[in-house]
Amino acid sequence: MHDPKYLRENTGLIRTALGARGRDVPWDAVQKLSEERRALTTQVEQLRHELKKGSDDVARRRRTGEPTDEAVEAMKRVGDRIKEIEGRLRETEDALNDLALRIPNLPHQTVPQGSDSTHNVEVRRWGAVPSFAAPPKPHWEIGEALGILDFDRAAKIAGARFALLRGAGARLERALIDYMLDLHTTGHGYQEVLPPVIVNRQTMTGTGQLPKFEDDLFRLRDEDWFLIPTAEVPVTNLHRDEVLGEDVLPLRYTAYTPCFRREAGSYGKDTRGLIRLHQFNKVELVAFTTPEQSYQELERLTGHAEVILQSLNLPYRVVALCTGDLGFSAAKTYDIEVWLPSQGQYREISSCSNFEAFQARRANIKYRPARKDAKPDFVHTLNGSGLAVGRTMVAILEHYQQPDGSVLIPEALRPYMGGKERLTKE
RNA sequence: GGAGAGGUGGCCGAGUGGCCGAAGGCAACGGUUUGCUAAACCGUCGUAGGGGCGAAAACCUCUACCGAGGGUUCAAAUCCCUCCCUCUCCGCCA
Repeated sequence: MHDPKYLRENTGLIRTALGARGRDVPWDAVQKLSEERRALTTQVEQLRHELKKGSDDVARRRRTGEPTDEAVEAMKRVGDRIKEIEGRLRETEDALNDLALRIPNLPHQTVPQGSDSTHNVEVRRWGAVPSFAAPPKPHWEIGEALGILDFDRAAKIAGARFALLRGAGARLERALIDYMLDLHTTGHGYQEVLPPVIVNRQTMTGTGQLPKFEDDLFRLRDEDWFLIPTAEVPVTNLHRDEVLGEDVLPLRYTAYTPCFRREAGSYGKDTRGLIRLHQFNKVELVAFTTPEQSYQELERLTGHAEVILQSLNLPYRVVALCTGDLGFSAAKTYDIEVWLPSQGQYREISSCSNFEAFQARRANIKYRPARKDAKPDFVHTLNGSGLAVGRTMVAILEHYQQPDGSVLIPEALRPYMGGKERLTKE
């Protein structure tokens, strides 16, 4: 959400800066409602002032024994008038609020211009793309042959886009979660949290999933509750309606959660395998910083996600999303893409974003600057996957596949696999 | 699920219709005192919106906010209703 005052006074500027990303926004209505709101607010406040004074006068008359009937009658009329204008004000505010919550964040100056993902800019590459003697198999073939992946039974239990892990596959998933959490807590200074994966509407609104993207979420039937699409949602909202001391910033959390996505509109994409599921596991990194620190923090946080891939020896590249590919709430995003041998291309395995004050304003998360005369200000929030666990499993299966059908376990994970060095048929 | 208690400023806590944005205390900040620390004393000490008023800050002023939303009343932290949350007891379940 944008600063309401800035939005009112600079509607045109925001509109221009958003370009194509703001084409759904009814800008004229935003402008009109903004101004209407201010006008009605002024009116109501003046009338309330009148009412206050009048009521004090009634009290004074009662004490001195003067007649009050006339003053009471007059204040009755003022009260009626206030109610009427308040009604209009509320309608205006509701309408404006609903629109304002659907305006995307402004891109940072360093975000490359572009209309879609083809204009994203590769920032760096790490690791060598491997070559295989025979064409590398896709992970689902490897996993099913080993007996560690079972999509048929997952479909029976739940439906399409679900997976069942078995034996060493289940263990590997758990090992990855443990490994990532350990690295981020012990190595990178994040505090681990294990949040609820069901959240309320206000929480979903705080991070920007609602009101615009309700169709992408699973919603519970009898309550106004939603399944989280990412740990970003509960973890960022940890500090909703709080004022943090500057001394606790930057605040860094890591969380493992399952994530749930309806994947509406992605029919036909990645229908096989673990790439795109309704339920998947992710280890998330979340940070709260001062406005001055947030871009430095974005680089750090992205680096923390990269370390996981490096330590697993999986080649990847980092891509800066262009203005047209940027998510709704983000001011700047780096995607980390891992090389998938069977597809012969880099695929997203992490997305690291700085939201600046966009989420903080929605969720009312502030900090009190150390400077004594400074007023509380909104923090900047950031988050990134560190990493998507299922997709890491995909990369491992494909990269470490052997001609005999077995899969080597990356050395870093072996302590988490009871010393096991290789996945073999179960 | 049943019965009861409660939600007030950063924290504790008073306040059952007007003089209450809210006593008092703690914490914090500035100062006096002090060899230093502590204590004592004085002062400051919420957030948001509108206006004065501009590029902005500061300042002044008005309005709102005592869990949320409605209602009663000339006037609501205070009375009524609904909802949310916390706590205690009972039941049930993991």
